Amino acid sequence: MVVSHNEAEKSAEVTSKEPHGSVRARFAAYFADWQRRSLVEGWVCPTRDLLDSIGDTWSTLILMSLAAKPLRFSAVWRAVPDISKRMLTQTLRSLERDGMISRHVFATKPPSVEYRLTELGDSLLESMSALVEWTERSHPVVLRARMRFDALEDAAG
Amino acid sequence: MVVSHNEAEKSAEVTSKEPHGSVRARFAAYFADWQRRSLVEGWVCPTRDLLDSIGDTWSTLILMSLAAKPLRFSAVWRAVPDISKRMLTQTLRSLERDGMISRHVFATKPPSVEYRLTELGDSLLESMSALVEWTERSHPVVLRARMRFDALEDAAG
DNA sequence: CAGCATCCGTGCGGATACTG
DNA sequence: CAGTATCCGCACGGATGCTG
Repeated sequence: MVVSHNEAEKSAEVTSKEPHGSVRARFAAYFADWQRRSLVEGWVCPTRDLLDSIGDTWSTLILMSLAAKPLRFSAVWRAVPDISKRMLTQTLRSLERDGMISRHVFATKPPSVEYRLTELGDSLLESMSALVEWTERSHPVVLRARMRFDALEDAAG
Repeated sequence: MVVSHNEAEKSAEVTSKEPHGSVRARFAAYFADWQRRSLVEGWVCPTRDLLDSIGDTWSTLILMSLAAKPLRFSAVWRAVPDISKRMLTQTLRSLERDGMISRHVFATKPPSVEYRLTELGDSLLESMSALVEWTERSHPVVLRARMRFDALEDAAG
């Protein structure tokens, strides 16, 4: 936290220099667009909708487990530590419903079911890679930021 | 859902051709790495940790609202539709703690507080842009997939 | 093997009222 | 203006037991 005794107006000048423009400008435009679209009745934000769906605890982990090759139910279960069978079933269904994975039933005895990434699921992983790399790079930075924040908070009482 | 009456083994051949390799291969490697690291006691997955933090209902929206320029508390409130003051305060605190935004208090009467994106927050938006563009592109595809899935489910009973 | 059904605890986030 | 404090519903997800 930064405390200043200058007037609030001071900050306007600082910000007008547009830090390193293009990315912020693009997101600013996107957000303005988002604000307009959100006024339309019945409008569903694509980002919200899809991230609500794949942003749960297990979806991306399951998608990644299928990146190398298709796996059967029990193989996915072994691949993803600590997931319950209930959540595995549920998440696989949700991913299939969204078209991220396909489900192939083989009429063997006992039955075996194979799940594989679709083109859509593959394109999602592709689009996530930049973000995943960012989290790997930034995690130490965030951990330090948290420690500093918590320390200052304790000091303040 | 695809039903086959071939043997399960048939699929192994199909998959060995590695669809369009590099992205899947990279994620397969990343996932294998993730599996190994998850065995270490006390290990925290960076992606899980950071996405848990910024993957909530409001964080990314707030970050985007600050992309154009710093805003004061009430301005953020107006910019983000339907957020409660409670969640705004809470989310701003969380983002500040993680170092995504900085908080600047101006000693005016009544007090005014300004929030602005940090370099880290900016880099997050940057890394998210590919994913956001993907959601915009893919939303129609997913909606169609869902309709087909639900239709087949209804037909099956 | 690949699920489904049921019960249940926890935490996210909304609503409301109050303060320096 | 910029928060805090309290109450509370509800959905996410864990645990367990059962089936074709």
